[in-house]
Amino acid sequence: LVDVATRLLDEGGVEAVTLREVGHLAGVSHNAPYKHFTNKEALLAAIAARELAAHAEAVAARPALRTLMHDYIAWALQYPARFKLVFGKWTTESAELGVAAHKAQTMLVDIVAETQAAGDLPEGDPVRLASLIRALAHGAADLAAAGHLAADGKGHAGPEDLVDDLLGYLSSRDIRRSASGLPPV
Amino acid sequence: LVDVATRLLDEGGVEAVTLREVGHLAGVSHNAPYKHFTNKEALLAAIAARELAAHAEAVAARPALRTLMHDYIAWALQYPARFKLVFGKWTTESAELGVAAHKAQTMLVDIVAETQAAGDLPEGDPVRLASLIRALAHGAADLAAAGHLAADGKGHAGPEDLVDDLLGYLSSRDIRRSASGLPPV
DNA sequence: ACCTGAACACCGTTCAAGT
DNA sequence: ACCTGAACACCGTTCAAGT
Repeated sequence: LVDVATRLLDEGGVEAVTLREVGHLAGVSHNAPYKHFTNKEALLAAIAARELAAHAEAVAARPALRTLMHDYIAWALQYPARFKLVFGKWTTESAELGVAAHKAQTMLVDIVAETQAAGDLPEGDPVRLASLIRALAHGAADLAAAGHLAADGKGHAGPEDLVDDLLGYLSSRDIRRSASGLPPV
Repeated sequence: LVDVATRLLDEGGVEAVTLREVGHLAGVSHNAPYKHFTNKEALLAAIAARELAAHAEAVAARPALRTLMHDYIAWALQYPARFKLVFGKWTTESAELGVAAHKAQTMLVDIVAETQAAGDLPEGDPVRLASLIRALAHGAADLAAAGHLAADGKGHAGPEDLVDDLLGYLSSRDIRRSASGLPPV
């Protein structure tokens, strides 16, 4: 089943999920999964689809933008293998994955637009601003998961801090006025 | 040699670089590499170390911050497998990799500090600001390489655009004054 | 010192059968 | 419809030898 594959993924990364071990832990033979999934990649895609659906559900709850990004980072650090699977390159062109990703992205844009309307983000194309925020959260989470963040030790800035820094810069009243074409106060 | 392994890496990703094929293309047996590298991972680490050294050299040339980030993204998109290798999780604790990464990071901080001094970035801890900019460039490049950027089609913002957006926000005169504690003009 | 061939344990995948 | 066992081609790695 997908459950045991997810467990193997969390425990030992993507290279630990082998069809033989999946079958063994599920109590079937090593090639029984082929009757349910055409491929090993199809099984991994099923994990990614389920995870992405949960992610879309979290976005649909319309949390605050900062909360959403923090939750995203916490999830990436707790389940780095799932994170890499969901937001890495998809080798299987699953329509299920595509629509789930599109839905999550659309709802994120809505949240960004609402935050703009509340005056906490500069004006401008919400799609583009959502991409900027998402790219930062993704990069900070990926670098942190790989251990490449703040190796200096002095800055000791975690990925959540970087998200807060960005949102802080973007929410300053001056930059909002500047971006809107109005003169700064 | 490392050259043929790099070629295999670029052509078919990390899963295409097999010691048997490396040996064959190098004209030796499939386990001759074990006399030069303890592991397959050690061979991959050698590729990463060479690539990271080139990266550090590019930073040492002290290009403009925007130029450096654009070059970084262009490199990530042209050689995505190298990018994943260098900035992914290191399974081999190579001291060579560690010092090269530390050097590159330190020099990036210097460039950021110079850009701050020139008045094109807000004041504050340059280490932290460098992390922010690097995280965004990394996330934008990684999402773009995976095909997860601007799937909407409307925003059509490439990773370079996101870097420009961030630097643009950060270089606005208002936010600089705001961050420095001075009143906006 | 450097290389080779055989061998081992492990994969994903396929296929001929079984119920 | 779903599962099994054997088999194939491919790995990384080890080892006893060779020069």
